[in-house]
Amino acid sequence: MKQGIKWATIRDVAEAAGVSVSTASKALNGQGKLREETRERVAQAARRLGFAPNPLAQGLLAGRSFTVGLITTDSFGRFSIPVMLGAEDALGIGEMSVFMCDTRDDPERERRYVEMLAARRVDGLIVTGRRIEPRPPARSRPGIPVVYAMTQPAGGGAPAVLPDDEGGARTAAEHLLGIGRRRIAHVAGPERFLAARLRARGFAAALSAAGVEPCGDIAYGEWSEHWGREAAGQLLASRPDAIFCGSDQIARGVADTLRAVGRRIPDDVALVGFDNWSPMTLGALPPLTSVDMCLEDVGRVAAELLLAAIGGERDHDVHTVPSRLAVRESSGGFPAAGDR
Amino acid sequence: MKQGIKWATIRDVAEAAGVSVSTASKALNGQGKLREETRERVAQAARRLGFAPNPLAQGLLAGRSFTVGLITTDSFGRFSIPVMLGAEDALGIGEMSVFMCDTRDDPERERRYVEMLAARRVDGLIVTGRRIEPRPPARSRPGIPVVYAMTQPAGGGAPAVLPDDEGGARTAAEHLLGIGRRRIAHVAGPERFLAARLRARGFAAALSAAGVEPCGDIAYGEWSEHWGREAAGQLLASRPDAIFCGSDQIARGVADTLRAVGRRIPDDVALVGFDNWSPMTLGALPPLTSVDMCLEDVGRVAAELLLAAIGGERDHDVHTVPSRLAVRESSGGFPAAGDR
DNA sequence: CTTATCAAGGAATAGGTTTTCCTTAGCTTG
DNA sequence: CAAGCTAAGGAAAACCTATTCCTTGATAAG
Repeated sequence: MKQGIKWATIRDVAEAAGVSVSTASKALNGQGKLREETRERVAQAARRLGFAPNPLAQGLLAGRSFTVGLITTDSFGRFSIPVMLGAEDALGIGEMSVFMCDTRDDPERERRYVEMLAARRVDGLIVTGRRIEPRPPARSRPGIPVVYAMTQPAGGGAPAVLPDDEGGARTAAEHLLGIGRRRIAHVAGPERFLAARLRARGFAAALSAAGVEPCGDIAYGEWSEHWGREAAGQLLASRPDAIFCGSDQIARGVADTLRAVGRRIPDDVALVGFDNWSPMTLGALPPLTSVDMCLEDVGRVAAELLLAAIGGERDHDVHTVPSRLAVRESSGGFPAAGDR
Repeated sequence: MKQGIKWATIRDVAEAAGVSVSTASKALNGQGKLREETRERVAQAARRLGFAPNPLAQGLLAGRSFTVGLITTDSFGRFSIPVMLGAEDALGIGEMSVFMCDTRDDPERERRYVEMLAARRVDGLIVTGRRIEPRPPARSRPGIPVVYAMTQPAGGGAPAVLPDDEGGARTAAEHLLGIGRRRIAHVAGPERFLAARLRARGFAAALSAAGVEPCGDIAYGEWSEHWGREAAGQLLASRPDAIFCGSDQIARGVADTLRAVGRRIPDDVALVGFDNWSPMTLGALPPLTSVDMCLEDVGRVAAELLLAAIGGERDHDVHTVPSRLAVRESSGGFPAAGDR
């Protein structure tokens, strides 16, 4: 059962370099007082033998494992993935490794994963999900720092990093105002989602700040294309010259209906979506202006917070990562750089 | 720096149970000859102290870590994700943990990841990607088993698990034949992709087996909606009554054009896509019949193969996982179960 | 000349677990 | 009663590294 690969140990290196184990260790880690020539000799031996320190031994000694657990409730879906990539990025290749755990929204699975990760002595946990709503906190062993990304723990007690739904919506609305539209409608997602309400609030705030009345009531519904098609049909009577949608999928549905009744985008109606999900925005006709929540930044910030927490800093705040607007033809912009 | 959580060690358990460390170990692992009463006493002490064996120490001793590395070249995109989930599933929560590594298609990153994973003493590697094309083999330390999923190593030498592009396409074509269509066209992806060529081949084979001529030449292009719209325009002259598309995105483009010129789906033209990517298939108007490559199964099989390889079995074959057809309204089916 | 200082490197220990080998006492068998 | 066996459990080694403390010369200071 014991695997057959024979690794060079530091003992082998020491022997090859004609020094003691402790000297070899010091040479490789830049510690202690050694002659430069000795260091070099050890380094050469290490290189020659392909030596790499055994992280299990290092971890055993250090009392930590230089790993973090990344838990998603979301089956690594559209929202967790960018978060995850950003986090992985910030954690670096050599430094911290990432254990991947997908709870499939099952509390029992989550419990077992958290326990397993604790047993593996992870240095910290990142919990991410699909919804920014407060969720029951992950019950990890006390002492293991946890950071939430794209979600937040009910009752606080741990730092959380959220996208700026409200700010993103405000930016979108300001953009539409900026290109001269005054009859702007908002087709929103389901009202039970905090994200949908925040986006609606940002939208309303921007219009109100400009002294512009929204075109019609805010229409809450679903996140789907189907809802977009339906809502657009209802909206047509009020003759909007711009529609801000709560998601790219909604926006695609809206575009479908507009095209079907002969309204041109963006000339008659400018359109802005939310999520900047490229399969949706780039495939749309015309390509869709959309709010990008910069989820990779969310992940990156979460990872940085986690590293800080592992380093001993205390922080229980909710952090917000600014969104940005990717302007494309559906609101009169040129093709965004980087799109193909 | 040393983390502050104090874990119960087996020494603590032994002390609490009034036995030696070795006895405690044997009791917990069901080894050796011990009185049942002693075993129970140790187990109780362990439970009371919340003892969990330190995997670092276990791994150090066993020379393996009970972890596997999952490498994707694909930023965990649409194709790697399901593969990954299937693999994670097969590896189980308690048994094997998964290190997540995203190379972003950068060979240098891949090299560093593989090295890091080897240093961490992973028991095996799963390499996955976005394209089924043969790729340069991952240069891992000899002795660490590797399984490829959704891709294959040039020159073989390691097992690979691939979706059945050809079979899936055949099934799709047979379905269209089965609902009585005879003028069936195929809008394919880029010819440089092996997957596109295999799908075209499966399509042609099914028609030929039924003695039906394809409607027009196979149109290679891109995977995009844009290409679908364009190709459909060119195709209209030959008046197809069914179109099989190389991807769901292509199919949506095709549907756009068909709708624009007043052809009804599926009454005038039946439509089948490929990938069964729900945001595309379910949002489409009407919902899109599509070939599902069962990528979770690909991942699952890959993980099972890896476990077998870790257990010492040798296997260098290419395995194919059957696809299945999700029938929806675009080819006259009823809404598929499980769709919402 | 003696003592303190310093450079260079070695010995030992800790970290937690599993496994192999050893010890002890009680029992059986002849 | 002696010899051998068994049940039950203990001692120690092994896994590999980093660190703390110690040793050994040599040199500088007094």
